[in-house]
Amino acid sequence: MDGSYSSDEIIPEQALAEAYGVSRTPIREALKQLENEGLVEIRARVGTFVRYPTRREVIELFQVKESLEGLAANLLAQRAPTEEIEKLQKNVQESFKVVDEDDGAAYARLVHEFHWTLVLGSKNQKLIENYDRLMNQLTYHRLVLETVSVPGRIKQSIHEHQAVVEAIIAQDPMGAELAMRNHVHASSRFVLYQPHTQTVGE
Amino acid sequence: MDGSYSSDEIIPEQALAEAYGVSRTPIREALKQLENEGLVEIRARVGTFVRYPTRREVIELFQVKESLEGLAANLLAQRAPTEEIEKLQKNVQESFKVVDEDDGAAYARLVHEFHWTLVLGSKNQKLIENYDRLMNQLTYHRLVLETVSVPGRIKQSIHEHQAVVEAIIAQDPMGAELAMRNHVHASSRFVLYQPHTQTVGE
DNA sequence: CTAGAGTCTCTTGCATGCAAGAGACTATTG
DNA sequence: CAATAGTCTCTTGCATGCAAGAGACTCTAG
Repeated sequence: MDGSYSSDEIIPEQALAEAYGVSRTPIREALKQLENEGLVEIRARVGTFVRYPTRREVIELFQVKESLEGLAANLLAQRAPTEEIEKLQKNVQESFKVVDEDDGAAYARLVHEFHWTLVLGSKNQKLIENYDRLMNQLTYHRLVLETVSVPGRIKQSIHEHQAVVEAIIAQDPMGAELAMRNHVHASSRFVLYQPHTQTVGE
Repeated sequence: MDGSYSSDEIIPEQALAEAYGVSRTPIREALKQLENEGLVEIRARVGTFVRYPTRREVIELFQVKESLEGLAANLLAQRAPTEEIEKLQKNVQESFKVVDEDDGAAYARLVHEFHWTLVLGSKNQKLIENYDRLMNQLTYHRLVLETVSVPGRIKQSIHEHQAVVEAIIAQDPMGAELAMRNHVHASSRFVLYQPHTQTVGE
């Protein structure tokens, strides 16, 4: 995930085993798990490779993301008022501030916090697990950093966040869900509009 | 999944290895994967056990199921007309027939076919993978068989299926999604209303 | 120079052996 | 009879060795 390996070079079990001071067995178990999550591809008797999602997969993942985050917003609105919601409010205020200061890194961090606060606030562990796996597959942090550069998108994005928070505070589950889905959908359009090097087309 | 092991007896790696004619290593990899999917629990140096979802987890899983199947219905409606939709239509007609004939087993099979046809028809591989994992965790077939015995539920359920199909045919994604979510929500209430031995309370 | 066959190396897949720890069982003591 | 300490067995965790296969490389022939 930190980019140590590119998709055309193999990840040798032996090297990882030596690096972590263990044998190949636990390394193999870990890689098998990563394969199961779709992050690496193990080709039998050839090697293990980093696997980047295709453009098609990114589209699919965003569709599922939209659905899951919509559910999370819905559930959180049902639980209103809670402390997570206060955190979201502060997050939106802070976001407006750092954008005025043109602090891209701080904004990326706040976006990350917003989405995770919302999902964790759903208090649905199964939803959280599914979301976590999904985000790992999206290698999301990379995409976010690419998107923040689109002019005008950031301010719009924060307003969308704000709309979500307002619906949650109003204890309007369906409104919150639709606002969140609208937001994810909009952000996915910007991510997919950008041509990037990592997510190669099918 | 076939009930060979109950939750209080260990699943010995050695026995499985001998049964399948392989060594413990590939058995361990498989069990590790099942643990990752939440189907078994591996307690270090104690043993591996079948893991049934708690009532709380069943509730959470149904919430996610509702969301994912809603998305599937939405996506399928966007693709209308397709052959999957014809299959759903025939499924509903067939369902009415077997219920009149009081054929519970055939109905359970048709329910299974309906939901999977819908999800597969979404043509979203990531959604399909998430749904598959989810259904494995629910050990769904067992729950379905328990629910068909609730009087009056079956006929109602088929009418809900019909409403979903009609919205899909009308190329109304949001209507299809809401109809599907309504159906899953209703069925979850019946499943959760029933006290069962497997899903122990938390 | 090019094409092809053969070999050789490096990879993962699996078998096996040993160690460590959890839990049950037993024996002993009050 | 009950409680406790000790041992013993059975489990998984991990290290290691070997085999099989994929792919690269080289050498030979045209």
